[in-house]
Amino acid sequence: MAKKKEHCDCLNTVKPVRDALDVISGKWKLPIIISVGVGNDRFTDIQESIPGITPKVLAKELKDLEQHKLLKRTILDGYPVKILYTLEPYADTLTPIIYSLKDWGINHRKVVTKE
Amino acid sequence: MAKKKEHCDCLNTVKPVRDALDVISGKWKLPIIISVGVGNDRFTDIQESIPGITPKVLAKELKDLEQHKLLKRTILDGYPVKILYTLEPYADTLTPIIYSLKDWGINHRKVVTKE
DNA sequence: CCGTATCCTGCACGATACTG
DNA sequence: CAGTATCGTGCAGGATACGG
Repeated sequence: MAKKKEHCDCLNTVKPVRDALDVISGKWKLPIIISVGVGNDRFTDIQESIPGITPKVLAKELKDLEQHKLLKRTILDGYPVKILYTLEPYADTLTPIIYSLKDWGINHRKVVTKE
Repeated sequence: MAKKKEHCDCLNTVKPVRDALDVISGKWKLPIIISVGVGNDRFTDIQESIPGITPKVLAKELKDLEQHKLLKRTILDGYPVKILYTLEPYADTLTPIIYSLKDWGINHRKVVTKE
């Protein structure tokens, strides 16, 4: 009598994978990480470097990324006050994953387009 | 005069990464892949192994995964006709990525929970 | 057993305007 | 410059019922 397949480690895998995906999925997360990563450290610079993003969405995404410790928000006193956004070193731990996804995605496009 | 940072390879990275993420993100993709992977090969078995999924959603996700060549849908003639869902070998290419995401996700939870 | 057909809901994201 | 405030919308996913 066949036992029902429980794929018992499903939750143990799905939960952390979803945690990871939540950090990088969404329409704007990756463009923002890349933009800040190449040196755009001011709100307006980031916004202008990402065509189509609105300030409301950018502000929300920056808060998300800051909570996830990928991004640091620094207030520079002076006149006028400046806000700096910079990547945390921790953000580098995402790099190998991003590149794996990139490579897989490039290959996948070939797989699905050629019959 | 500071040149505007263009992060010129943004699209070259973002596009394939998004292609990859589209395949595995969403609420049900991963549970389905895992369920089929451990041997649930009938529609109803898959449905019962994933609490909360509705047949409409399952049918749609199975079609998606089939189009992405991760899944094969086999019609077994006989009486009654049976439908078998099995993972394509190609689906294995996702495994290292899934495990990278899992490991990163497990660690990330520690990072964000401890101050 | 393997789905489709309707109808519905929430939320990510958008447009536009405004502020300390 | 670095955001907030309002209002709006599309679409992934859900509830429920039915069909070959």
